[in-house]
Amino acid sequence: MDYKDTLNLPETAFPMKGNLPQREPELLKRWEDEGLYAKTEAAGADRPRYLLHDGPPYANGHIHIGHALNKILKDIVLKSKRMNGFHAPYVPGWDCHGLPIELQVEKNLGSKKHEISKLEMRKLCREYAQKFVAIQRAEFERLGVLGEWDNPYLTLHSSYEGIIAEELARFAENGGLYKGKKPVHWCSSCGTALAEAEVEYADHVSPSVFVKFAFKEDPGAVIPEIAGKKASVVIWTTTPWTLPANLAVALHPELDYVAVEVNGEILIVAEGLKDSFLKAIGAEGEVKATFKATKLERKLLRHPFYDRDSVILLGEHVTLDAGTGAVHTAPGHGQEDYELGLREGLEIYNPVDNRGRFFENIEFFGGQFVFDANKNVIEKLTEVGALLASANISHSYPHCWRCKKPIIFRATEQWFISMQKNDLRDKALAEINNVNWIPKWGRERIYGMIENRPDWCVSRQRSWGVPITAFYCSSCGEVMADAKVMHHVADLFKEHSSDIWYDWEAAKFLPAGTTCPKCGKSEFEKEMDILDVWFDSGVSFAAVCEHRPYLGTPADMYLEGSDQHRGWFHSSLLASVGTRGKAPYKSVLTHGFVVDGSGRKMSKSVGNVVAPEDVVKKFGADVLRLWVAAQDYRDDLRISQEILTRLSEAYRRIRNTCRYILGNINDFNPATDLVPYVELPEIDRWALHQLELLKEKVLASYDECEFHILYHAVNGFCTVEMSAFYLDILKDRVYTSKKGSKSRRSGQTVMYTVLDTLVRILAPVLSFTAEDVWKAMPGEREESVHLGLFPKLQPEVKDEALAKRWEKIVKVRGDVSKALELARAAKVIGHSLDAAVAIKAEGETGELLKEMANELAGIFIVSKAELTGTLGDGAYQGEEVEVAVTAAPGEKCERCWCYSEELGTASDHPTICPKCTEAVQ
RNA sequence: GGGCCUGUAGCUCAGUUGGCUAGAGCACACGACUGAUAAUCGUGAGGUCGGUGGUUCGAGCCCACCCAGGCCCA
Repeated sequence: MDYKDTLNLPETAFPMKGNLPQREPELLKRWEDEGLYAKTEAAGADRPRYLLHDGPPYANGHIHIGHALNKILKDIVLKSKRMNGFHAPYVPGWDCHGLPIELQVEKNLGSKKHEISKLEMRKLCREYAQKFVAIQRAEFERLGVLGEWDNPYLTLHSSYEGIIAEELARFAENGGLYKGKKPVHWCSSCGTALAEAEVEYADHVSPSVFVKFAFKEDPGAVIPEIAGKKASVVIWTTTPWTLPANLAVALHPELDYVAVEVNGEILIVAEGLKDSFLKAIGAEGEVKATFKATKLERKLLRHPFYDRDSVILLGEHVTLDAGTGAVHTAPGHGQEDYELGLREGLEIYNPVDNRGRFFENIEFFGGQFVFDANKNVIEKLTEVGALLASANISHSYPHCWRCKKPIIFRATEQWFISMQKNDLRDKALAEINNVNWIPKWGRERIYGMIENRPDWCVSRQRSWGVPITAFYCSSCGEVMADAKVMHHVADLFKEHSSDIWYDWEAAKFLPAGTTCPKCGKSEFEKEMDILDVWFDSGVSFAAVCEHRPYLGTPADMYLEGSDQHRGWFHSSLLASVGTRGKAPYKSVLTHGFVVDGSGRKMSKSVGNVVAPEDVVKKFGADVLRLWVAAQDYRDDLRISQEILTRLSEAYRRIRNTCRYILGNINDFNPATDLVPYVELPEIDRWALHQLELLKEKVLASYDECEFHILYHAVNGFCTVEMSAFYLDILKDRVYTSKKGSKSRRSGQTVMYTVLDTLVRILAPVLSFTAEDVWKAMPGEREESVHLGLFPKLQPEVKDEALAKRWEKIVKVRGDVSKALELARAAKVIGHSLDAAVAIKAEGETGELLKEMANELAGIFIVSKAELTGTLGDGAYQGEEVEVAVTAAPGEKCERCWCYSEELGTASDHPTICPKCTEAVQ
């Protein structure tokens, strides 16, 4: 007789292989058909809200692995909050304006770009952005991210654009918005400002000059060694044409400077550059004094050819890389010069027009093109005796990407949001301290940035964005940024989109009878600058959280990559504090960047880019999600074939544990078959104790957003506690006992409980697989695991005394395993059931084993286990006990495969043991 | 060059306020089973805790410097 059919072997339709790349899209389709997200929203109606506000990715190109990481992390947070009893809506968004899209559209247009109007250009940009919104939306959804995908927020929506303009109006209203000057990359040939992305660097030959700036008054008071002598500070520059705009000379506050006597006059340069300087001017000199630059702070020099002063200032940006350690400073022509100028209150002076020519009123050089003026400046320097040396040098220099001509740095009129006005900086810093930064160092990072940043330049000279809704008087040029008018324009944008700015006449935006406050005329022109896109996304708290009635501010969490300390976290903070006086978020979680297997950043040229699409195709989204959960996201996250292979193996282990349990509980009905806790055997209670520990750990790690802890905990639980111990031991009981017997139902009760817990705690991570397991489980339950809740903690199920006893038993089992392995190597046994073990144990361990004597064979999965006082030679000395292994006596029961000396107690079943006989009768 | 951060077995991670021979899972090797079977079980090997100095009775943990890497600036 074949007794196999009398056993309760596992049976399930749940496949061993996930086949995720095919299975997942089926689930997605079902979720969509059933309206799963809407159901989670409905389920949350009466629950407290947890709002994670989505930072908008840029609507350009396909998603990359960093996007996938970010969205999956958000999804894990949101799903865990929902299962924790919160209403957690998720409105995804996209950042749709800005230069990269505009440039791409221009590129696609080719030569036609000059033929189309701004309005047409904007239409193309709009279409371009919407195309990629659709693409990215599909790619995000494929990852299993649940949200309001059919109603996302887009910064190009009319309502959103209107709110952008409205928020700008608020800044105009409170005085935070002002117009000022700032140097930008400027192409004189194209007559336009260039963004960083439009600048190319190439070699260029420039004249380099060493120029003397004589002291206005004898510096002998602070450097007595040179009292009474003619003295100068020497600067070096490769842009002589910027000398007419010179207002200062910068020295490094911590460097040593020397006064060198050359041909009877004193020249001051940095000590570290003295030798190279003397060589460059072909002279010899004698050091008369050495001193710190601080001695000269605020001393006045004379401009070499204009009748004005140039002040000595201290700046950390001064280096010893080249030159003299004294830096010619023209705040209108350089970034560092500008910042120093701002700090020190210098004028942001720019004497150059749109075409790169000096204004007519500039003495000596009026009307000259700056690059042509170089030689005239040098001539002038020679004439006044200020030139020490000049030479041509070739160096890397910025060029216009369009016309390929060298560009200049030139201060132009720009719109700013003041960090000073309304105490924006101080308030923002104070608000930073009210936010929970995860990890903690996020606070230091953003604090340092806000503390030091200059005013926020919000204007851009481009087409694809929301206009700065200001006007200029056509007669006198007076700028008019009137809050009332701006609010009115914002309302018009909400209705008609900001395109109308490019369509309508200025008068149509202005109340009848508007006159210039300065000259009284009534003709106006529109400002044609647009807003920085960081302003667009920065006001999302208003355009999304405040705007949608089911959301609100402040958000509970913003969750983005660590680069957003300077990006979205930053702009959102300033926009919200500047108009609402408070931070838009309660907590900010940042994650690192995805790097390759050896910790290098991904780049196309290196060829180490991992695309989410490829991972999903090869392994499935759940494996990618498991990767997100397994990595400690506070650091950079590594990804490689090996890592993914490891992960998919871990996935298989978790999946198989679920499948095995499903197979064993296919005849189990929790409504009728659950065995009460107090009636469970000890090992079953041990399993529930372990499960309780797992729950504690996992629920805590969800609360702390430390998902990698959870991954390791679940993985370890499936492997160590379940597969290798409890489930292995349980096999005999569930396979060989009578189907409806209490001992079998006990085991099933535990397995069912374990699986019910596992599937819930895994659902936020393995969203697809958990759903499949959920559907395959017996019992009444919600239609989707994503509508279920986390299991409640049940501290009453914990039994520390029991756990302690079993900790010892596990150790003893380890000794037995080792002994069995030796016997196996010696060919005494094959399967552990071939063995009989004799154990000698002392003290407490001995007492414990004695109490459990009847269960030991089952626990060790051997046919016979006995306790003994003496063991012969060759016994294995373990850490806890001594073990002797022999071939089990008797014969192998055909049914349970245990060896028994009592085979065939029933005449109709001659080949099976008494226990099995009872089970089959 | 500056700000913030990271560096523990091949991989992913633990390692409480400094205190046993630095742990786990996976991978690997060997073995067993063939009633979880493209599974499962057992055993084993594998680490100068990035490096160098220092503080200490004692350092993976604290300090300094260096190296490698990441993000953001310049």
